[in-house]
This record gives sequence, structure tokens and C-alpha cells, in this order.
Amino acid sequence: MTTDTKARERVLEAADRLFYAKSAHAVGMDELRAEAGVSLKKLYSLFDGKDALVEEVLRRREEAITAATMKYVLRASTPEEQVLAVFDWMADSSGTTDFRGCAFINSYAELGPSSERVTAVVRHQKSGVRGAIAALVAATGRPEWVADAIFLLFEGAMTNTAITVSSEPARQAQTAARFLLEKTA
Amino acid sequence: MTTDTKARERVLEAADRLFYAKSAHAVGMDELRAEAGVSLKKLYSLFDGKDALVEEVLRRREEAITAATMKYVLRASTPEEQVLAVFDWMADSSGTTDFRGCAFINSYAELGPSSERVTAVVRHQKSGVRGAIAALVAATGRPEWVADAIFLLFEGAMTNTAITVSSEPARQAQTAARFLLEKTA
DNA sequence: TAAGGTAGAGAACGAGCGTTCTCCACGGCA
DNA sequence: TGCCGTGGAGAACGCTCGTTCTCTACCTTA
Repeated sequence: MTTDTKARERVLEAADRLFYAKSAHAVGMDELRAEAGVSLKKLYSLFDGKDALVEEVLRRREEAITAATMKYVLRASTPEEQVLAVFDWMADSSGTTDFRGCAFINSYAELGPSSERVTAVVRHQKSGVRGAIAALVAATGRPEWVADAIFLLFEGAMTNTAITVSSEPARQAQTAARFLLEKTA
Repeated sequence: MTTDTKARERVLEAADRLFYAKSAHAVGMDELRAEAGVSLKKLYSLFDGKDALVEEVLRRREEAITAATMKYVLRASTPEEQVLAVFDWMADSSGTTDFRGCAFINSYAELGPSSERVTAVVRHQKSGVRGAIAALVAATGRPEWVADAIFLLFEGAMTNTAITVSSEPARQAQTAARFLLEKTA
């Protein structure tokens, strides 16, 4: 049904926004119901409870973030600039006041110990990001350890842009990544 | 009273261990009471509720981590090796199976949105680590942006050693930091 | 020994949660 | 028009949690 698909999307959008902003355990199903504009009955007919909803939100966000970052990457012309573009995405994203860092790291911190499935989704996203950066770096002809370093700079900058509420860490990471690319040319 | 001091320390030690391992909201006050071997009455006579306990645990952990890391740093002979020693601490720490990454990032993810005080403690720890690394790097004569980069490598490696359950990220970050120091000599 | 105070064990309380159930209004169809 | 099924609103349920209260045993002291 189209109405079901739309309601589903409204729930996922609201859940993504609320879980990310307030952490999952701080968002009740009733608050989510109100935000999505559906009844509790429909909510539970669309999803198998809160745990399943959290997992689906994370999987959906993984796709959305990948797509958003790729927009920045593909806009760049040289392979080196493509690598550095991921930090432009981060700097722009952290400009919004509701930036809270990496949703996967956050979910791992909150739910990882109690949910093997959340842990699996988080590991999947991390290996995906690492692989994507590795591919971009490989296209520049640099060795793999440079990709490892840039991935870790990316991860460190994600958490610290959130904590410091500033895009500075994103720019600092970009500066370091540029240096690594230059000195390994 | 000595008995109060000892009970206090037992509670803090148990709280630190349990909160870190399972996240704060997943640990009940009764579980904590059992683990610390005190009565609920004593627990509430020693601390002003769970929120205050979480904050005190974080402050205590900040001191403990700083001291533990400094042991590694002071063991090294040259300024450059002192900088790199922080990654030895991380690699060794992540060897324990109960390593869960940075307790401050984890707490920020879980409690930051709902607790301004937790956020303040986390910011304090992050600026402390950043300042400590900056001081070590300054002692080597390198520019400050190198310190920024090494701090972000450190942060990224902390989360990813936990998620991947491996000390590889710590070593990768160390390799990158060594490269940065060499090329800015 | 008797009294009083202290501390532990754990019951009790109130709130909030995830989830299910009840009730009713409404719309399609014979 | 009368019936049935669908879906929404929100009450209800069972559970867990943080916090407080009650009761009792024990230790101290006059």
C-alpha cells in the first residue's frame, strides 16, 4: 500500500532524527508516534518493536550518509581532491546545530553492549567507510597505510566536531590528510 | 570515617567498571549496590543519586587515564618517542577483552543530550587530552597542526579499536603519527 | 542489663517505559 | 439501510528503574 509506505517513511524519518538527537533510550515510542503522526497500532504493525526500528534506522542512515558523501566526492576533479572532499562534507554537516557526531559510534556506545545486532550494523558501516576511503586513496596511487590514517582522522574528527560544536576538527583532519597525500606523492 | 571512604571507593570502582562495560542506563542502582557490596541506604548516603555518581565516575576516570598514560610517556626517552608512547598505552589497553573505547565519548553519546553536566565533563577531558598531546608535540619543536592531527588520530583509533576489537587501529594511528613527526622534522 | 542509635536487608512507591488491548467512529458494500 | 471490517485514540498492563521507607538486629554506653 502506498499509505503504508508513506507512514513507514515518516516513522523512519522521525526515528532517525529523534534517536540521533537524543539517543535511542531517551525517546519513547509514544513521542515517536506523535512526531511521525501515526497511531501506536500502526507503528507496531509496521515495525517489530523498538529494537528492530533502531536497526532499520541505522541501516537507512548508512545509505543516506554514503549517498550524501558521494555527492561531495564526485564533485571533485582529481583523485586527491576526491579524498579530501569527505572532510568538506563533514565540515558542512557539522555546521548544523543539531550535529551530534557519528550516529553509529553513538549507537555502539549506548546499545552495543546489549545488542549484538546493533554492533553488527555499526561494524558494517565502519568497514564500509574504511573501504570507501581505501578505494579513493588507492585511486591516487598512495599506499594503504595512508588510507588507514585518513580513515582514523575522519573518525576522530567526527566525534570531536560534535563535542566541541565546531567544524575546526574537520578542517584540521583535512589539513593533515592533505599533508599525508603530498608527502607520499 | 575510614569505613565510609572505603565504601565510597568500592562504589566508584564498581560503577566505573559497570558503566563502562554496559553503559550507564543499562546498570541499575541495585546491581551496582550488589557489586559494590553496600546497602542501598549507604549508597544514597554517599552519593546524591545516579546522575551525581556518573559525573564523579567520569572525573575519577579522567585522572586515572591521565596517570596511566603518563606512565607510558615518561618511560620514553626522546620527545618524539614520548608522543608516540600514547599509542602504546592504547594498544596495551585495547588488549583487554573489556575494552570499550573512550568512556567520555561513550558517555557523551548516551547522556550528552540530556545532561549538560556530563557534556561539561566530557569537554573538559577532551581539551585536557588535546592539551597534553599539544604539550608533548611542542616539546619536539613541531608546529601545532601536527598536534591537532595526532590528537584526532588518537581519538579515531580509540573508537575503532573498540568497534573492531583489535589493537590494529592504535598501531595504524601510531604509524601515521610517526610519519607526521618525521616529515615535519 | 537496659536503652538508644546505627546500619543493613529488602519491601514499597511512584514514575516511565514498551507493548497490547479496548472501544468507537467511519466508510464500503450488499 | 444495515453490517462488517479497518484503523485511530488512548487506556491498560506488566515490567523496570531510581529512590525512599520500614523493620529488625546489633553494637555501644551508662
